[in-house]
Amino acid sequence: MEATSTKPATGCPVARTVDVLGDKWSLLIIRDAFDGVRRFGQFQRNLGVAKNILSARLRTLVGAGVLLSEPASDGSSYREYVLTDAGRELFDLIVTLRQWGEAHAFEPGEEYVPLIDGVTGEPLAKLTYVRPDGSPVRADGTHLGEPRRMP
Amino acid sequence: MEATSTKPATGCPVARTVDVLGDKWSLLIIRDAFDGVRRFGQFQRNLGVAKNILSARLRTLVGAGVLLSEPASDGSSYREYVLTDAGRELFDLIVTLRQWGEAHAFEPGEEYVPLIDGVTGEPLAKLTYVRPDGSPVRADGTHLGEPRRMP
DNA sequence: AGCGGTGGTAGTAAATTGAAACCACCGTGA
DNA sequence: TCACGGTGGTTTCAATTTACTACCACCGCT
Repeated sequence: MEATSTKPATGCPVARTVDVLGDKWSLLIIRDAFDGVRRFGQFQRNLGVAKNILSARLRTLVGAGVLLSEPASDGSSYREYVLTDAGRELFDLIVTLRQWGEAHAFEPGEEYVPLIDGVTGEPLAKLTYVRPDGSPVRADGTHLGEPRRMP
Repeated sequence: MEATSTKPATGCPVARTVDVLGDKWSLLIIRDAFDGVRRFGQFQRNLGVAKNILSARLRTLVGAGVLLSEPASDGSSYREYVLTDAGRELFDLIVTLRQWGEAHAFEPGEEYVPLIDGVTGEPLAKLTYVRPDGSPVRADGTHLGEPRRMP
């Protein structure tokens, strides 16, 4: 998909992430993976995406370390795609997309599919981001810093 | 961009969000907007995107209620694009993209641009999502529910 | 051996993107 | 006042990507 030299190598973590999964299908694949989808055909029917595109996306996601292509699971010698540790850390991203959509992409009275919180049994409440000490973070309390080296 | 009838109207909030801003440029535009970018040319130079594409994306984002096209701000009778309330609520999304990128899209020792937490003066720590009562949420503690109506 | 389901690839048409040219308007300075 | 550079676009056209439709190989079953 790209040669090894064609990257300006952005330095902005947002851009890096967007480069890997900043497209419609990749995000929906991740969503489905969290919902338990593992098999090629399952993704394909579920998303209605062309098979070659799905094939390409899965390969990209595997290459990016988000998915892992495992040889089996239910006996049949077929392949299946499961989230890696890095992939499972995208849960926050999917939840964020979901919560914004719930708040801003529906009309009142419209039907939607909620995510149920296993603890309460109710649709997941509006979540907030907090620091390790429990204090919430607000947009206007942050700003870009000087470039640093990754530890 | 689309006729009013071409929508299967997904019901999945993730898909709804992805439909609006599930593409590279839209996400980077939002990121820049949070960094204080307001003007067309500023976005254009900053992102290196073609002007017609930028124009189209800005129009889509304005149409989706994420950005607002205001007539002025610094005196000059030029236009500028600012985040709406709905747009400002995408802060969590940008932060999530950023944090995943920081954790998984850099080699050790590589340079990156951190987001500074105004409270601590240090790079923003790894954030966690918590319920209104302060308890954290985990991926395997949730599952899809039956369709419901928006209140 | 035949048959249906799964997991793809190949070929081609349609849509999207990207680069460059063009253009109107604003503000400044001579 | 009127030329000139900067801003904020639109238009045009080529190149890339996506989507759709075959097609194919393999597996498991009868």
